[in-house]
Amino acid sequence: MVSAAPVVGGAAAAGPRLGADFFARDVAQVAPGLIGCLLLVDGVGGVIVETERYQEDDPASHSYRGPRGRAAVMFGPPGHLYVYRSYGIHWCANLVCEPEGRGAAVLLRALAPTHGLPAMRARRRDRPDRLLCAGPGRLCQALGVDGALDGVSAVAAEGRVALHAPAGPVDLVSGLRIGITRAADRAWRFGMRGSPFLSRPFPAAPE
DNA sequence: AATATGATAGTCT
DNA sequence: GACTATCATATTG
Repeated sequence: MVSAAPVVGGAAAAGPRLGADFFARDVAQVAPGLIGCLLLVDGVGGVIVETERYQEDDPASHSYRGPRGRAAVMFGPPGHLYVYRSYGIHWCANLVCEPEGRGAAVLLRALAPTHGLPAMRARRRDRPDRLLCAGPGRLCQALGVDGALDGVSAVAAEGRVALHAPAGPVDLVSGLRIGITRAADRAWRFGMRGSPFLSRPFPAAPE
């Protein structure tokens, strides 16, 4: 028995679950396409408001040097998580894209928190709600994402992780990626226009 | 508001 | 030995 879609933060809640076919496409489509989707880990999460695109011919991508070491997961099945440690301290979560054998993924950079706020506040030590998931490291801390989820499917019928399509249209913006030095001129960062939960605002003027 | 710095570990040169 | 898809805190203007 399915009741009417609940309303969260003024926005209608999620559409159907995303499947492997969603992620098997060109990462150029998936990275902006994830904006507005609902991400849940163990029932805790929110609406994706910021992503970045990484691919095999991209010097800034971990997959640039081939399917070796931790980057091997990026060449695995689409719709799985690639979780790695950043700067020795933080976890960062990606969703693997394109057919198996290709090394592409989307970095999850920020969420608008909607589900399980108390759990997120506890993990984030009572920081302001605006900063619960505003950044790749913060997002993983709030959702309890760590190395145990590396290589795990986000599209399997049963599992800890699920994604749902947006309920309505999404107002997209794009800009330069953040925190990298190589291939820094590619406008492969995507966001939901005007969201207060971005890790950093998108410049008003085109770059 | 902008800039500096330390924490800390895996991967690369 | 250097660098990194980061964050929190401290310092300066």
